[in-house]
Amino acid sequence: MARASKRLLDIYERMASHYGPTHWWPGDTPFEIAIGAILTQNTAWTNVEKAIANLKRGNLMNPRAILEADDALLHEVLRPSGYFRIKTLRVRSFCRHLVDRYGGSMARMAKRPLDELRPELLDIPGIGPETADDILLYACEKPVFVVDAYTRRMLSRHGLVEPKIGYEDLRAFFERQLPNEVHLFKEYHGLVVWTGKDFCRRKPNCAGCPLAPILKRGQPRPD
DNA sequence: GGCCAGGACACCA
DNA sequence: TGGTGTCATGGC
Repeated sequence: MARASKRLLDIYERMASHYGPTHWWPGDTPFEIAIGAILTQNTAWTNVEKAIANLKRGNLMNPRAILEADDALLHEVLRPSGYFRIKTLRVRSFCRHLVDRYGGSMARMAKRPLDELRPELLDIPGIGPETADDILLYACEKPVFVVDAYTRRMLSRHGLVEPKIGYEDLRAFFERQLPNEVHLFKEYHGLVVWTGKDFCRRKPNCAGCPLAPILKRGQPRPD
């Protein structure tokens, strides 16, 4: 087995034995997962939860209801998640596509092959690489590895990749080195998020981090 | 009271 | 192609 592949699986095992199953992503339905993926762009999940609760309370957690709601209502509902004007546009553009192309059905969308669906999602305004891959992996069960800020930080700290590696290169790195399994990709990303939140955010050291024992000697902790 | 969060996009050199 | 500004709320 290649060295990088072994290292990635070692990192996974350490996080998994520390936390157990994460059952990531939080969300009751594929549609809710997709909306959460858009709302969490550059935003703390605690703020996203409030907006999602607002959507449910207002019976707006379905694509047609969102398309029919007026801007003022969506602004109020999405306000807690920040960037509420731009997120109103982005949530709508996703719903517009879902309704026009798949009759509003996430299940129907998920039947499309990955190599056709990914470029299609990336073509929707407001859906970038990470958001598209969140939707593909967690809402559509496609074997895509999700890269985020925590992933880049973690791997560059461990000396596995350059800190400025691009999104697609880092995604390809994971997908090349790991077995192509949806369950593994889901859990790996969930564990990265949990580890990142617990140990990599606003903390001067990594005390208690399940990955601390394998940090390269002399590797700077904060970036 | 300041800093920052699981990004995406427009604009500019 | 790479760097920078913008979008906004809420927790720490």
